[in-house]
Amino acid sequence: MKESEFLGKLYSWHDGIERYLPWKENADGYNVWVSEIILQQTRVEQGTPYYLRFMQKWPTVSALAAASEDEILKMWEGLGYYSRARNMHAAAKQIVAIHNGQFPKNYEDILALKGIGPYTAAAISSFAFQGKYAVMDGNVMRVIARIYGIDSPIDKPAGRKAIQNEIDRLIDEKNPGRFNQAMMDFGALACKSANPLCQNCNFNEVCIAFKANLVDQLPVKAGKITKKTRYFHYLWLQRGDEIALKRREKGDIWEGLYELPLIENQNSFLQIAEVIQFFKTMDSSINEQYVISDTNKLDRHVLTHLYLEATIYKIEGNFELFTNNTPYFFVPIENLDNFAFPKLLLRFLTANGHINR
DNA sequence: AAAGCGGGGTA
DNA sequence: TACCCAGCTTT
Repeated sequence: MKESEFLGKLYSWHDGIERYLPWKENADGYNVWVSEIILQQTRVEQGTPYYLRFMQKWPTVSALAAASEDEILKMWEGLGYYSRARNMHAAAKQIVAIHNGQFPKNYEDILALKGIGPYTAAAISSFAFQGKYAVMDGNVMRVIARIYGIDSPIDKPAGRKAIQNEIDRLIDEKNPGRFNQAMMDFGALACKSANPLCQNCNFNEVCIAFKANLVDQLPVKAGKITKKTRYFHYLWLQRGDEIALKRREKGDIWEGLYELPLIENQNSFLQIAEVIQFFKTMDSSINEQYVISDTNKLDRHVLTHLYLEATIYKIEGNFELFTNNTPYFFVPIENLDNFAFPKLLLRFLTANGHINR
């Protein structure tokens, strides 16, 4: 299929659809950047409210760079893949330091920013600066794999290269932004992963997958994820109207978010002896006057590569042992809303009235 | 090249 | 359940 034929079919479809995307109203570098980071592995419907709140709070790169990481993570709370927020913060500082606070226009400069890979660099370059770079996201890979019958796995370099070769040939050099937007809209709204709209599709006479009845078998993915189960036992340590918190460290899920004191083991249930042992690591003089007064088993939480089974154990007492030389600190329950929590804990806190939301 | 990293929607 | 979503970074 010639480029002109492809573009004709694509645009004649795209001209008929309307999709309101707030970041298109004023598609400058900062605008598009924030939206693209938020939308990485995230549906437009899920990310849009976050985008609006982000732009409201931090309208410029400089404002974002001046924010604290805690503030940014709080704004990101519930959206997942929190490294995106940390990397965006780092990139904002890069832009202030290297580019004088002005979002870079050059593709290589954009690609050099933290958290920006080939997709995001192409998206920002084309949408904000008319750069001639074709985007390759999940939508585009699906569209091209089907129309051109590419069965090389798209989660491997060879498959990616095959897709890239096609879109590099097809891209509309007169309007790369329009081309990229139309490709993604087409994948999201017509050439969908499940139940694609093949009957009325402009491409159905040339689409190899459709003609060979292979639409539901393309694209091919090789990778398979095996999920393990982890068991989290959270201690609701209450001292008067305060509870203990800690910040999650680097090297595990939810880096930079806050949580309750945590005991992790291989069991669904926690023995009292394990709690006592945990306390003794904080202060060997601790006696055994503290008892679990209540337990609350949470719903199984699902992440990309693991299942999480969590239980909250409520323990009240005068926990002075946690005041010195530990990662834990006490905060008034009424101030919990100031901290960013994983969704797992956010649900618990909200359901029990500790956070008003 | 493969693994790690969230959470929600859908069939 | 399993798969997918405007992917990137680290190992």
